[in-house]
Amino acid sequence: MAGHASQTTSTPDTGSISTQASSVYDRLQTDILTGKLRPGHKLRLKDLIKHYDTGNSPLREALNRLSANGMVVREENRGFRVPPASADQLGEITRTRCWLEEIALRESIKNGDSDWEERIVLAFHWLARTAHRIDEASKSTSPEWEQHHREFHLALISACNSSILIDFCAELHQRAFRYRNLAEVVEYRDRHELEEHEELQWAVLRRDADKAVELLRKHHTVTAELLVETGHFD
Amino acid sequence: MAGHASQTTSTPDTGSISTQASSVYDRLQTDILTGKLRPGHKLRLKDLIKHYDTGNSPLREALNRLSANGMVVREENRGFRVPPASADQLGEITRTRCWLEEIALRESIKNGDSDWEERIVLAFHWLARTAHRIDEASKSTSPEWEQHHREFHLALISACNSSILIDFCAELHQRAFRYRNLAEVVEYRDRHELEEHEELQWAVLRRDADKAVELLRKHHTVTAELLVETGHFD
DNA sequence: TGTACAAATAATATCGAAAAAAGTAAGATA
DNA sequence: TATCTTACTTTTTTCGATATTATTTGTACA
Repeated sequence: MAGHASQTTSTPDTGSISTQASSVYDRLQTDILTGKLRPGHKLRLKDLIKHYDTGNSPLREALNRLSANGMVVREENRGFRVPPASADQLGEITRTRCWLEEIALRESIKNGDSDWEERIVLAFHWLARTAHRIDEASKSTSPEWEQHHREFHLALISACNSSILIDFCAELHQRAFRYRNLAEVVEYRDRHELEEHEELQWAVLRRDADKAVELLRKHHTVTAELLVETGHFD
Repeated sequence: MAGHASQTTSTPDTGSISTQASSVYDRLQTDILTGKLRPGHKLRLKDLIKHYDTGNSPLREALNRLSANGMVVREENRGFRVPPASADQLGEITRTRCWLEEIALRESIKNGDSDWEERIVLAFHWLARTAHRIDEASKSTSPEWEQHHREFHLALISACNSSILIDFCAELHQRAFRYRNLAEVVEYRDRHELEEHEELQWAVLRRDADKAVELLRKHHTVTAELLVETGHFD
């Protein structure tokens, strides 16, 4: 009698999707990161309300959260839009990412205990498993692969002793992820991503910080260059 | 009815008084950073609406923005509260700050042009000017001094070629600022902050990266240690 | 033809109240 | 006395509507 809202919570025991605002937040974020919502696109409240089937307030709260993270751009009295994209911006993201992850990785290699090593081994295991199941072409667009990829990179730096730094790196990873999707690169040429990650894993477990950092930098910069060459943003 | 000059804005050309949400955002942020709102304090919407004399929606938007930055803690269906504070957390902030500002400073010293140098000289000038006008005791609590202090530190790293990294540093500066206020340290003992900044300025302009980084690290860690010794958070 | 101004239109920001959820306290049962 | 249930209160979240602000369109005038 009380529950006329059926679509939201099918599993009511543990608050899976508790508030509407968070639900819209997640969906909006996904659509922006995957490139479904194109850079520069004007986010009209009316349209979004219809498309995400929600109310004014939750939508607005979601947009405000996203704007604080730079995931959408907010202009006072002028609404919201999807942030623009450019090769320059990708360059800045990549550069910053290399700096921050170098620190986080070196610190992790210095401080990491056996739990940390286990996390890395496991994360790589899942990455490899997923990569083998999925054909090369759709690898980059598979949400499953992307999640394992993300978790592998986070595992590497998870012993750096600064959750703040980890958060920053995660944010940069997200932004880079968006560019990967925007570029819509179909063929990954003769690049063997899994092997790159494997090499990286070994260097880290060997505690060879210099080698690991070198591999990580190359991993990021090569990806960025490939995207700039092949794809066109904005 | 068409008269655009109404009650709110006396200068209607550029939206000076932007939106109510932004106004509340600023005031809330100030009250949290200055310690007027204590760590762990429950932020009840009703009370805030009365205290800040605003409506439901703008307040809620402000809180959502703040929560995305970690400036307030959000728990689903359970409202908002001021983030807790601890010596550990301050340690993490300080550690991370040293890492990030080292990079940003080294890059700035490497790339900085004459404009960058000018920005530093000017920023220090204002810092010194303000410091001399204000008595030592109230220095740390003066909003004016704090602004110049902030701008000086940002000027140092402003040529690092990554606005993202600058934003991260600014966020860390804010968080550290909160701890300075929470500790309520009255006497700054025999510490001469202005001289520390001056030394730092010279090292940077001399392009002595190693020395500059050393001074910066010391600046941050000494401050943090002083706060942990003297003040008690939570 | 171009510019300034004013009304019309569209979009955003805000308000007040209803709905949903969480928290609290009293009463029943063992 | 301890624990569980149930009704009640507080608080958060959401909706529908209104007020405010920006943008576009149309019209008079130079």
